[in-house]
Amino acid sequence: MDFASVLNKSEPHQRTIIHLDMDYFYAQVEELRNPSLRTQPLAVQQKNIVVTCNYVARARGVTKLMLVVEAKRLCADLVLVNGEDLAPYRLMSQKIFDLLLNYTPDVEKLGFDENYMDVTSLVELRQAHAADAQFKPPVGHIYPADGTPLTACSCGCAQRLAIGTRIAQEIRDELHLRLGITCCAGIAYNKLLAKLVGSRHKPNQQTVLVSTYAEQFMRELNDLHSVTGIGQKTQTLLQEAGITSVEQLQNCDMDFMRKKFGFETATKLRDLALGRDASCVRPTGKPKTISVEDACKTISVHTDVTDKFRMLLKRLMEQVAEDGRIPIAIKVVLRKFDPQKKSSHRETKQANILPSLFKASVCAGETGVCKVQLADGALDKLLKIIMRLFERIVDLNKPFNITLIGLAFSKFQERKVGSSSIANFLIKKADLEVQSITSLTNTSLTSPTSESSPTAMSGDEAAFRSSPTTFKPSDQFYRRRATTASPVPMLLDNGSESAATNSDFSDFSETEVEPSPKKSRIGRVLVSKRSRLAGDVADTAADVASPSKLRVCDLRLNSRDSEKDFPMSPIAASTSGSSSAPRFRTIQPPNTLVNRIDGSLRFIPARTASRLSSNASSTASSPLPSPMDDTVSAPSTPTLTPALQEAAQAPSVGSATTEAATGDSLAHLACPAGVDAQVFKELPVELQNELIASWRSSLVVAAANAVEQATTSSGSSASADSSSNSSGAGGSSTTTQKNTLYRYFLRNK
DNA sequence: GCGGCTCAG
DNA sequence: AATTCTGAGCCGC
Repeated sequence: MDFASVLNKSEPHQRTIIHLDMDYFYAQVEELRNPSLRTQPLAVQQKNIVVTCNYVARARGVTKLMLVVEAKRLCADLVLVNGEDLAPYRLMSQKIFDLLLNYTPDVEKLGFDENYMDVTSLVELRQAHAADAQFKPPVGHIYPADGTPLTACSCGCAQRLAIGTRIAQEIRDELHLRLGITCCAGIAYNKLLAKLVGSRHKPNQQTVLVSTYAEQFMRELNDLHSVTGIGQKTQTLLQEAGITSVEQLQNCDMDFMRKKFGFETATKLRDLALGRDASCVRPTGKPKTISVEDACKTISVHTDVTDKFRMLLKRLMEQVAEDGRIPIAIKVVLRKFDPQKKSSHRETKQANILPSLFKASVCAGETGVCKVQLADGALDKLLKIIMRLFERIVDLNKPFNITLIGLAFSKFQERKVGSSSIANFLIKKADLEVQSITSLTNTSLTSPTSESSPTAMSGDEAAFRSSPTTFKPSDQFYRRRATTASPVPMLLDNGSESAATNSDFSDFSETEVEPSPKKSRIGRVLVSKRSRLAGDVADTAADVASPSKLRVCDLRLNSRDSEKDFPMSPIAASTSGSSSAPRFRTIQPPNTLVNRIDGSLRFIPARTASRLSSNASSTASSPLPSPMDDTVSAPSTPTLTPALQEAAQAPSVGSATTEAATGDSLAHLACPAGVDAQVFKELPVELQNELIASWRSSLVVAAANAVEQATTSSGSSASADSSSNSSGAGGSSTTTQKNTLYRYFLRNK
């Protein structure tokens, strides 16, 4: 049989993937922080290069990764903002991610400014339940641009993609309304194509791919490097093999390719060229590593190095504090410059560290909010470890040229008390009723002292780590290690031969590791201390074991873990009552996906010719009082209309398609009906999102009822009215009963 | 596991 | 010749 023809079968078009790419992200965030920058040529600078710039600057010839001096020469009035501190960008990235999670748990981050979403199940729900959604035309640009309709492919993907474009538009509108962020979207049946097609029209536009045009679309790419997955090195290798274009790679001699690259790589490369990509959207969880680095002019003095590390460690700890987990490995990263070869390369060394270097402290006034900090005296201990690692890379007796220094934490251990849990918020602000409603058996808050107790712990860490066998399995740290770590490193503990290659404890044996006899004694002390945590651990286990409970802690796992532990289909995971949704970062009502239908359901009664449709404003303005402010990030109701007008972009494809879909669905985003606008405004943005989602699900039923009655009140005072009378508050009793969150924020009357 | 390399933005 | 500051995955040892 013809094996090749099997391989050549092209992918089915069953999935609907959206790729979102924030426009000139760092510069856009800077514009939000300081709106007066929007009209000026703006570049974000790291060291002496421009890492990104806005479109005003691009019009003057400034590009990414251009030297600052050159950019200045091209554009004398270029405004430069230092972007070496990534904190504002990371924060905005997180807000975006959280907002996207309201649509589906299947969101994968790619860097700070891009996300993939698998909206297949959302689409299917709209197909099944939103009768009107099925015949709506797509929004935005279409590839190819010659008027070919999505129905050029007859496999059934056309309707799915059309719905996908409408979801993408809703998402982009909401991003703009709630965060002031503009972005591009690509919609296609796989990740590769969604990403690439989205970049056809920039900025602040979206494009969908007609499925049967995948190969042609790929051929139009400028070079191999623009295929995601083919990097600089691979492009060069292919070039050496005489392959310089996507078309050549599509038609390459596979026997030749397999000889040159091996079977796996060869097929993968050609598949990419053909636009084939079976990879799934893998929900992004907590990071596996947290790192900081600083490029620097050649450092050659020991004290300089120590100072640098001290600064880096401080920055690193800020992020670890936020993260809430405890790292048990640290890595030193250096970039060495070789004057002979006049090139640089990176070297790294890592070592395991003791959990007891960290403590969790409760922030004053913030009940239940825990932050991880360095334990007393741990700073110097860590710095010693770091310097030892450093000296394993650099011989201090010889001259050295270090052009970059970095630190990374990894091997994180989950802590129990989530720092940004919605439950904590509710427990703090609301009454006990909420707790009972949401079935919060929640994690009895661990006293910080019982966990860290710096005084008694000091000096004991080494023993704790060196003799695992003396600990009970109930110890939360060892439970982790037992399953995740090989026992071998433990045994190597004091092994001298391991010093060169194996990190672990040998690195700080002098300061930390006690001689063997002493270990067991200290071990016993620790056992007694830690046994107090046993109840806690049991609680957690019980929580996890009970799938029907609403999990409100940070349960979003590393993507691998979640794949393994919860191999549910997306739709099952999201709709089943037992969702308990470990993949959701925050509470998702059981009918989360359904509630998203409301966007289309509600189009039924409130449809009027929108004044937005003809409005073509291209200048983005921040609709929010201060999108960068952590505490206040929603607009108050009355300010909406101008924001919406700006939210509605001017698509070059028929204005009829943009229409009110964006407008009237968004009019409600400002503040759910019946909720005090002031109160709402004060809520954290995450909670606002929750509330809106919750509120929307009440609208689904309301809208469904409206359909049944088949009576549409004349669309008189369109959106503002429909929100207040939509009975989200009291009218539709069934929904409000079931929706946990929303009703607790309704005004008391 | 660790460290180097490649990929991504 | 990469230039920044990240984060992930693969590969050989």
